[in-house]
Amino acid sequence: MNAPNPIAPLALYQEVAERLRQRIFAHELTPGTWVDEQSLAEEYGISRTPLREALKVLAAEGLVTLKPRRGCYVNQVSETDLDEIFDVMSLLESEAARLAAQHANAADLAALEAIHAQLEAAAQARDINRFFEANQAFHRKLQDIAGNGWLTHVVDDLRKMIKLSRHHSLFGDGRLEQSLEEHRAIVAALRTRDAEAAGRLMREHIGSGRAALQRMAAKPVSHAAA
Amino acid sequence: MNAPNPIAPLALYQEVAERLRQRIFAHELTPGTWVDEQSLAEEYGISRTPLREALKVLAAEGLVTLKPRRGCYVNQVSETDLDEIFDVMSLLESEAARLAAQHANAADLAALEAIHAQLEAAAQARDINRFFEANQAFHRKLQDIAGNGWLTHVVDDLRKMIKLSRHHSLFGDGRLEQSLEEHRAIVAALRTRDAEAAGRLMREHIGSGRAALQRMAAKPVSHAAA
DNA sequence: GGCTAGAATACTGCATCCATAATTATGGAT
DNA sequence: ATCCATAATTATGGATGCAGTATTCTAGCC
Repeated sequence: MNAPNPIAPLALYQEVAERLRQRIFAHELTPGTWVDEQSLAEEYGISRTPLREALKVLAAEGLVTLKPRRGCYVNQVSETDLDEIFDVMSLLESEAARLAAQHANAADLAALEAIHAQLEAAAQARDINRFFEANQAFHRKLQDIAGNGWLTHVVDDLRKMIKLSRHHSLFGDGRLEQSLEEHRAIVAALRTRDAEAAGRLMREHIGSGRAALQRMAAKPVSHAAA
Repeated sequence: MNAPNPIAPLALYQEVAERLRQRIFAHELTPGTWVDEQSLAEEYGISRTPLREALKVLAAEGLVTLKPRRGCYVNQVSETDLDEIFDVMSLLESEAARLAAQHANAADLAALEAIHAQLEAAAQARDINRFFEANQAFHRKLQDIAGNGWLTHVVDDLRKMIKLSRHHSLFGDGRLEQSLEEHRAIVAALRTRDAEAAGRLMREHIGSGRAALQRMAAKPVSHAAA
């Protein structure tokens, strides 16, 4: 779906937008900070024009705020924002799980379980980054099986906002194991074609994800060290 | 929420984006057509720079497609797109209705009924445009009562896509009356604080909206005349 | 000594310009 | 007459330049 179109030369402003997104998600550009157009353009070796176009796009996506005549600032995501976003995510993802339970064929389930296996492996190796990636892949595949492209699109947009919040990098305490267990339960529900259970389990999964994030927010900031 | 910030001088590219949106929604720029940057810039009396920035934003919103080195084209929305979008809308709006039923206070209900009164008036006058506006206001107010800003945001985005499809201008046959009746039922459910009923009724309301649009799509194109 | 007013600086926003790629038109060959 | 190759035109994408405004630094005043 998000395969880089081979015949798409891909515009410069998109390239720049993607790089900025990554830097924002990596919190290299931290929320609240000012984005210096000149130095960034210089750093990328481009003029300000495509950079500014990229910033307009990011603003439309909600990642940054463009204050007229005052510059560009990386957005903050408040706890109430997260509450609202997770509520919507819960709704959408659980629906996706329901649909997936109805639509999944053998190949779909196999693919999903393959991803889940990667997830288990990453968890065992305690490789947070790989776990994070595989987790995204799992949910993306589930959306894919559900078959509603616009639902996927909306979920992706919301996920960006969650990635904006710091804390995302860390699944503290026993969150990894809990998450795995929840995924297993979801896959089991898909296997038995129990749409209702799949939806309910996904709702709970998203809910416990929110709870984990909340615990992180409560803690004093001690991220960084492994 | 969308109140034009009085201290926001509002950038030119935003102004342009808004005008283009209106022209797209009014189908003055019809789906599939090429957007000529030069003539548009000339028409607005501006340079291509802010215009191009606006187009980037519209592209991010999904209203147009930017084919690199090939120009900008107004997007088409297929029937399957509409199916998917309406499914998601149904999910979100019904949730909003549920939430609204729980959160609404007397003032909220009064405001909602005031809007509904405008809706009735517009219907009686058979003023399609005013009906359309009031209808939007009704749903927006309901979102407002629900209190989840991000849910509102997502719904707004999706509504743009629906507005992209032609047909929207028309509530054929007895659709106006049917829509009014459905709204009345929803308001009644809010009054009795019956969240489940509100959700169910909204789901049905969105569903019949989709059905009406489908009937339009089936008809040969005879829009335009009043 | 702190505060206010004014000047200098810096950055944003828009316009203009140029290079490159795509499209169209034209001419020749089969 | 049709098809293909090549040239001319046109539009997009990026760079640069310039005006206007916000910010900051400095100097004067209370």
